Amino acid sequence: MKIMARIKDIAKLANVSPSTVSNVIHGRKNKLSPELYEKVQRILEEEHYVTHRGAQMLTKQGSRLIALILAYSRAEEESIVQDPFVSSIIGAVQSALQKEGYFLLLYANPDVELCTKITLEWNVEGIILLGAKREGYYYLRSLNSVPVVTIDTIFFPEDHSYVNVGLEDYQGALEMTRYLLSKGHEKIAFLSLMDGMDVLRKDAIDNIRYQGYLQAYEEKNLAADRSLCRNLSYDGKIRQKQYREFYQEGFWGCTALFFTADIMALEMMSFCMDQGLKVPEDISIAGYDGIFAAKRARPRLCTICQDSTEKGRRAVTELLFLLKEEQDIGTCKKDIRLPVFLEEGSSVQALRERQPSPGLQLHLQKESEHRDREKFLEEV
Amino acid sequence: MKIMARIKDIAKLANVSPSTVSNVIHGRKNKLSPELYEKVQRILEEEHYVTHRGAQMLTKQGSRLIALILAYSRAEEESIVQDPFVSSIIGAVQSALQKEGYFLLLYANPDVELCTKITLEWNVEGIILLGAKREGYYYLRSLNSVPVVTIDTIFFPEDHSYVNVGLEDYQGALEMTRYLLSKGHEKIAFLSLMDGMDVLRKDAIDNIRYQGYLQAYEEKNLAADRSLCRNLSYDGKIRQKQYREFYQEGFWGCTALFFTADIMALEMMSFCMDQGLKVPEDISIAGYDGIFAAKRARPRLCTICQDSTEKGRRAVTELLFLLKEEQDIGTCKKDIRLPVFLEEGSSVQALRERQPSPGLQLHLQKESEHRDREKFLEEV
DNA sequence: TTGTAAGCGTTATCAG
DNA sequence: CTGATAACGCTTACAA
Repeated sequence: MKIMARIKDIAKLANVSPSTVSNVIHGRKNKLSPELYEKVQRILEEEHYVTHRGAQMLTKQGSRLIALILAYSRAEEESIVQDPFVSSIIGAVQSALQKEGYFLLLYANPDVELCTKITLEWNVEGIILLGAKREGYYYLRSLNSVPVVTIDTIFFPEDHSYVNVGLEDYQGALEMTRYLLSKGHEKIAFLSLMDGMDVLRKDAIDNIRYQGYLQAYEEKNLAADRSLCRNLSYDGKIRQKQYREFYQEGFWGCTALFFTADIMALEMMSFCMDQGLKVPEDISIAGYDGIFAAKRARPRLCTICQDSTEKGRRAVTELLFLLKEEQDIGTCKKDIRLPVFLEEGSSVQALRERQPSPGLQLHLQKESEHRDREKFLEEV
Repeated sequence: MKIMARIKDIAKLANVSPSTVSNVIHGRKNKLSPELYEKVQRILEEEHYVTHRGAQMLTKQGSRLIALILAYSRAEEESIVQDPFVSSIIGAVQSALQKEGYFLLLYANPDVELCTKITLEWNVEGIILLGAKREGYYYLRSLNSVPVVTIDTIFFPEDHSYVNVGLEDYQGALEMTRYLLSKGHEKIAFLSLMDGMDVLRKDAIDNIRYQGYLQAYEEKNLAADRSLCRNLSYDGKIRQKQYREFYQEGFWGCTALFFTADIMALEMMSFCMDQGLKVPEDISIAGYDGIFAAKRARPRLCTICQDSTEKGRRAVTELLFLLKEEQDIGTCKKDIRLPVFLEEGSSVQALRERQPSPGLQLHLQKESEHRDREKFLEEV
């Protein structure tokens, strides 16, 4: 390691005391004569002086460090950061923090205890917590009292003292289902992405979306068929098998598929095309998220768009607010829901214009012969 | 801030001295009796003791911090992290570092001086530098002597003392061009993505790829038309205009388009489809990168696949090697080139099977009438 | 086997 | 306006 000039060295070079140098570093012009200030300033630059953040952390200055914690249950995988949302949030957070003179410590681990430990070790001044469950959030809060802003955590009505940034998930699913129903589809499959958990788990985002889906049926005085709902695996290979099975089951007789993530919708779309089916002639497909690939796909994917960059920006804004106002986070209860909007796409077609190909019709026959969906469900 | 138990506090609780506690923390069992060790260990856990990284940085222990610096010239934009490569590299780096007990400081800024300052302030033990030019690398090295591994930096033959992780860029472009030529295409446009810079800039990746493109022609004893080469803008909106112009120019009479990034290839593909053209019947399109959207698109994009996660992993491996071996980086010159492979896709078709649609033919006529490509080029 | 003390670099307080 | 000094928390060499 190259020898670095420290305050003491600068002080010697300038024939002043360390505290004078410190005053110059902090721009306290009123504390010394302009000439001296200039001189010290010059030497500081000449010597490429940089502050030692470790030493600074030891004083009351604080660390200027913000932790971005990815606590997804699948956070141990490298791929988590590649998720388009996660990465756009990282980008937005990094950029917003830098403007305010903060630094970003990135840590991904499903173990909240470990994450908490890291935030304590590094004396971070604030935390943005991504993909955690409410229990995880409360655990973190119980040990670390710095401001925390969560993204996409589901809280319960009885919860208090949290700041969460999320989406109008309910509204989005409601609108999409309304839209599909308005196009004449009545058998709409609801397909979510969750690690083996039940879609009905109360604190899962996809459950909120499912409620929106049900609500849309209710509004039309239709009975939603609750068996038209399924969780797909996070594992891409398993998912591929699941698409095939679902296809072989004739899509359970559904005319439209509503996926809670564009990734799945696109995968299914290309799977269908590979099987010789036509989208939307044979089957209508809708997604959720509005990722790049969805806009580029042809037929263009009909989806619910969210602005995930805005999520990151907003999280930082809220965190900085807590930091600056020194507001007691214990008294806040803020559930920010960013708007989403439906983007039409030719992957969805009105039912009356539908022209199923012979291939699909064969499958539909098969399905009515088999009726062995129970077996299929068991396999999962 | 909640009051945290420090070594001194633990020492008091256990009726031992601070150094004894420190010995326990560092697992130096031989330094004290097993009973005492157990006892201190227990109290440590009870009090949720965590080390203070700032204080530790002040000792010779080092910071355990690795900086991942994104020094792309467009790094001030939030979107940089969203780039599928960048984000998969971040993911891989984060995950690999964590396993080794290092922490990740993420910093994105086109200003290398600033980046250098950050690495010095935080006393990072190593640096992974992404998207920097060689000058930037050498500037960083001149001020910070910790190990640095670059990713995707282009060095010159006369350069020395660097460790760089890159791709077989030349080979990839060579193979793709060979492939397109083997399919009978002779007029192949080469379309790169660079911020207004000349594709011929010696230290640009796309220039390396361009050399591969030229080489493929040479191998076939064909004269490559050097005017069939163009840089597109990083700005998505401008790019959209450029696609339109290029289309209106009848693709300069090319039958195949080779883009140096899948993003562009996909954008062009959907643009064509929106104009009523058929891919590959009217025009063959090839990309570079092998991103998710490319695999999902139909027709599937023919592209050169790279494993960007492996890039990140490899960068960490190399960095850890430098760190552990305490090898003098001044003596290394390592240019690691990860393999790429061509993935066929139906977006490319043999020329003889080509069936241009009337729409395209009209455009081709237009083009031969106008011959005003110079004007077009000026506009850029 | 255990304890003491110096040192790391910065900042804030207080005295000159 | 300037300078000495203590404090932050940890590590390690050395003394007991």
